[in-house]
Amino acid sequence: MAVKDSITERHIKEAAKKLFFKEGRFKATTQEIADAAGVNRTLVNYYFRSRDVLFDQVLSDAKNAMTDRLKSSAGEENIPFRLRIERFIDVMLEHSSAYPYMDIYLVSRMNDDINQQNDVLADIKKTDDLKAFLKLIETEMNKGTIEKMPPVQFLLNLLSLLTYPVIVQPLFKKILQFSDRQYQQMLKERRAIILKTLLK
Amino acid sequence: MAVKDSITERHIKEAAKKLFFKEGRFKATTQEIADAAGVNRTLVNYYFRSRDVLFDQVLSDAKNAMTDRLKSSAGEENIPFRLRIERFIDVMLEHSSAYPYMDIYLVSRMNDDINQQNDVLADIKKTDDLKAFLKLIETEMNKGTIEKMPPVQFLLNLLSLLTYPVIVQPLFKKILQFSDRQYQQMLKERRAIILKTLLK
DNA sequence: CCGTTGTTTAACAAATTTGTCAAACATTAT
DNA sequence: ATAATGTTTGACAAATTTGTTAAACAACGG
Repeated sequence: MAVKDSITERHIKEAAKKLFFKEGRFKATTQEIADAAGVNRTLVNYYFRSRDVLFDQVLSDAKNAMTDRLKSSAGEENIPFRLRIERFIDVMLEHSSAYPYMDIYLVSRMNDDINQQNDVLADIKKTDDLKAFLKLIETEMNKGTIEKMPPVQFLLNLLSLLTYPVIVQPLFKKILQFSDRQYQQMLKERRAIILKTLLK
Repeated sequence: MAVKDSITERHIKEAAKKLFFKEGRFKATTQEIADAAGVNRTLVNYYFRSRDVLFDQVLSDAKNAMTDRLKSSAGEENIPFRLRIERFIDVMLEHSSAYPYMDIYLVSRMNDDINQQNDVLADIKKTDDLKAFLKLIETEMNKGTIEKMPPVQFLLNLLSLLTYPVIVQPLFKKILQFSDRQYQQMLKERRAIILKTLLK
């Protein structure tokens, strides 16, 4: 039956992604993943042979999602810069509400593998889209639309403002004594805040 | 000899902190910690009785460092807002270069302990200093020095811009094809960038 | 020198997590 | 109905990580 992956195989992988990317449970065991998928643990071995194979597939998916996201910074040539940023923000916000811990998962994997023997990100690269985006940012700076700085700094500003508050949600909910609802509301309001902060 | 903790005890705890906070190796085993400390593994049990006790002490230290850092947002009443922010940024930058992964470690611990039975942050609270800082931010907004928004948003902006680029360093070094030196240089330049971004 | 105390070590035991295998089960085609 | 194929399960084995213990070692005061 060639490569037709079964339902349970997908269930297992989805469960792993949920635990890793959505719940930030980086130490989840195969047992916990199997439980989350509602299947017998040995099926993980049946479908993936080993824990590491599963984890590497999850990692691969994360890398693809990451490059896709960065690609989404591209778009039709002729739309205004502000609109373009808005769309990028929307893509990012949607993503980080679905998979808030994906970035950190990647970082965590890179850190775990001491001495970079495995080269977790071997096949990730600075896509042309990203380069184009940086170029575009530079153009806007020259136009005076946004503050002048190295384009990479603008990109990092953007990603920081988008991602960090989602990552530290459990921590800052406590520190600020916010309820779930309050924090979610606050995150929603950030779309406008980020625009105001970066594109005054 | 009461509570005079021995040198090796400190070595072990420092090694754990180094692995967790500095290297982001959240899955480090007691063996790896002992190795990093240059001591026999069973000494972890001798001094801390169990792995979890050590980890909880490390956690406790992280919580204290966190509240201390937030306290450092306070300061003499009569210095200009900009200077105050500058000092806060310097404190944060220094901290995050020493312990870049501390925030995430806290978040990670909170996520690991499913259903919040342990209440990892039981003893952390919104300090008066933090409240005062938020109030100060609001005052500045009314003065027109900074963009109007909920003060918490300004705080999150600040912390995001400071912390995220450090956290994702291994990831973005790859994506942007930066060398160590280049990335470090870029981080250094962020002090001015952040000020420019938040306090136009 | 001896005894006391605290530290370190290796060998072992226990616990946890992962992997294997054969048998049971289900589905479909013949 | 039965053979063939793929799926699921439980029992077991292996591997990894953590915890315990007794003995060796070191330092110090009497």
